[in-house]
Amino acid sequence: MEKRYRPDQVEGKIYQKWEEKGFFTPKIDKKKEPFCIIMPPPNANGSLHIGHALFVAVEDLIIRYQRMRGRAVLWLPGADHAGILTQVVFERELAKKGKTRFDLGREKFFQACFDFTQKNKEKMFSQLRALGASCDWTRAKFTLDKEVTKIVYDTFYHLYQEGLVYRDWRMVSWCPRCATALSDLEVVYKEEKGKLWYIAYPFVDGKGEIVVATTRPETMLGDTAVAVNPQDKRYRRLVGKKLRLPLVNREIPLIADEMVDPQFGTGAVKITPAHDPDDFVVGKRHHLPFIQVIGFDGKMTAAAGEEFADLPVKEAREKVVGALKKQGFLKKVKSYSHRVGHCERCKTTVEPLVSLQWFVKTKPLAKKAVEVVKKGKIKIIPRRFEKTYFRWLENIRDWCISRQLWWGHQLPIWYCGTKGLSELQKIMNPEIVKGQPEGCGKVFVGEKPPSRCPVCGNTRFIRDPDTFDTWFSSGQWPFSTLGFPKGKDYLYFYPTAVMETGYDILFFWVARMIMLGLYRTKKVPFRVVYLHGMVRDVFGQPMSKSRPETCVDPQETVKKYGADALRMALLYGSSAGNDVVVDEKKIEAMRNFANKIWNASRFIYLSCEAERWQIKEGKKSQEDKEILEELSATIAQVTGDIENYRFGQALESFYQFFWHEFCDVYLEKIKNRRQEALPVLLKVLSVSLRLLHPFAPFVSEAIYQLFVAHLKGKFGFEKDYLIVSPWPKEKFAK
RNA sequence: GGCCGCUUAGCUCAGUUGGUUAGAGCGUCCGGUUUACAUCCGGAAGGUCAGAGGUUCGAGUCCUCUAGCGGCCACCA
Repeated sequence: MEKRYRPDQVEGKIYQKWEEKGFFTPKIDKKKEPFCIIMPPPNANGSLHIGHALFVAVEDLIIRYQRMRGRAVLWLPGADHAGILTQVVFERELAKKGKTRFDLGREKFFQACFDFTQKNKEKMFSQLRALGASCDWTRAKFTLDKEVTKIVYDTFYHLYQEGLVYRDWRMVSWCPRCATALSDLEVVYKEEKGKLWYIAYPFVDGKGEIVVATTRPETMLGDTAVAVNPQDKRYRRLVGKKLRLPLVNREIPLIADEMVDPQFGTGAVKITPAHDPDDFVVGKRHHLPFIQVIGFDGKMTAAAGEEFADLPVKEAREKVVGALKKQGFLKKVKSYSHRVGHCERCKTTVEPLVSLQWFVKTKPLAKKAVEVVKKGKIKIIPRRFEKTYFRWLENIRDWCISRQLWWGHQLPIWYCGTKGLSELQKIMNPEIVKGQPEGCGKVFVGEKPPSRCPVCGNTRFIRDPDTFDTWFSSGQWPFSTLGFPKGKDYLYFYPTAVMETGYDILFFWVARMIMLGLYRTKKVPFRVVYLHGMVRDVFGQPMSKSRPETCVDPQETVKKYGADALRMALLYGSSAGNDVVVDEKKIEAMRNFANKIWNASRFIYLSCEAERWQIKEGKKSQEDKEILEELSATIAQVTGDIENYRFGQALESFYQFFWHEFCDVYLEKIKNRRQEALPVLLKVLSVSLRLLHPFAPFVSEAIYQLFVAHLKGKFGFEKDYLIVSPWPKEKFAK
């Protein structure tokens, strides 16, 4: 045995052995209890960072523990195509070469993204191996795999048949850079310093004016009314009169609507139904015209008037303000701070725009998702997140699932002729419209269109060019990976045991998995949700692939300190739902711990060698009995902590026992009678290695291999490999 | 505006159902290398557990309030 533990010299070999022996691949065995974790598929838009190492540390710990407990354990790995994110990242790469996706065209772009993600996937999988993840590679999945896609399409079909998805003109958040609609969750709001402009709208009859306040003066070009609160005494008698819209000279009515807060601004609100979510509702309620003055490209449209058409929104704003000022309509300007929405992935300011999109009717799905948690069929750890979960689901709005992206699952929807496409879709996808008949526009859902339209007899169908929100497919991950509805894995492993992921995607992912899982399988997708915290760097910033410069590469760390050290550093002194700070000093400390274990083992090993491995049971001394008592207590402690998801505590207990009680005290005491103490030393060691294995799989297995070669079948070295050895029983020492 | 969390040794953080002198890692100080490990060992200093009040035989742990920090959610123009 070397004087120092050298992780780089053993980790690769051990991992290979484990994999070759098939320890990661469970056999479906009716006599065994199944235990399954579906790995949160990392986004294949880059490589893994230290943040991912945390999920590996936690999930692999649970998995290895359950495997040792004798369950049929499946940890299913995968990767996510990550629709919009990958498209944004890949388009950035293209931009560096001065290209856009349109230069490639849809097919080539998709292929290039596919190649890009496959490359990333392989890199990520090798990183997972380096971290020691004992997942079943024979079952690895990608979100765009054929069999996964089929299930995603089937789910959409069922939702459609039951009226739980619909297509409608709605106001959605639109990212002008990505040129796609977004869901509410994909918009991040940032406080921005802006201004509140007070603009006078004169009455048509020349008798006075009404002043409105707005943060977005450029949208006034699309105003079709001014609204006041019906109770507002200042304006009550004026309701119904006509106003003349400055710059545009359009006559617009003064209407009364409850939505107006008389306390804010002047108590009078300009109504732009096409460009503000509230105004959209008011516009519908009062049957106002919708005038779109901002286009999907983020520039003013022809409807904004010759003077403003084609100007980017910001420039249009300045020009409108300038014109208003010049003509005397601008009454006041106040500085004003408010929240502005940005695209989660590319940070561009989003524009609320009306467009034709597909939505999931979420209320009925959410209701059931709330129920299963309330009834305890799914437990969220830590508990406090249940409240957050309920709040979100109880206020949920319909989910826009269509994206005008090229990278992702194309919608399994066919329209009879070109009539089914929106104008926007036609403009964005001229090649699919060219030479096609108009048809009747009837909608068909399925992987293939019918041969003939039953309504109009047309035989030419156009596939909806849009793709699914990436979360629509990952929301089905727990059953789409297992081969729902008839796959053997599905029948055996579903519902899965634990969903381990970060609290940041509780809504994005966990809630959607519960909704879609319940909808499709009529069962909960998992029984426990364990939420880990964010891994932050020394500056307190969370690790994120969108900021690769601040991310620590786990492989570098593994090379330097060993996978075990990194994993233990992430677990030690951490707890569910709380953030973890990556500290190289802590990794170093855990590297030292691994080395400590190695050297204590080395001491025992050398003692055994001195006896030529002929170890005889002897009489136990007082200190022998004490250390065995302490070992016993440690087994209870570690087991209890793992069962209750207190992994940091479990590791601390073990650390305390092994280093301080076993090494510092016991080992020193028996140095003058080590031959006699060998049976106890070996028992403590074999149990300790098993307790340690879920936390530090490599060093524990490496040591185990050294001993089992000589002591097979004795002192707890029963199995050929530690990874499949039984978890120690608490009563062991008694 | 609503909700949630945090505030424990110089630093980074644990502390399950309330129970004896409050813990770890790192750092600091003193001492120690022939004999598993200097990636080590022995010893020490260092905390009125943010503040105030309350419940209790007993509170870092439960309740109320206050302050600072952080996060999430929300259509106030």
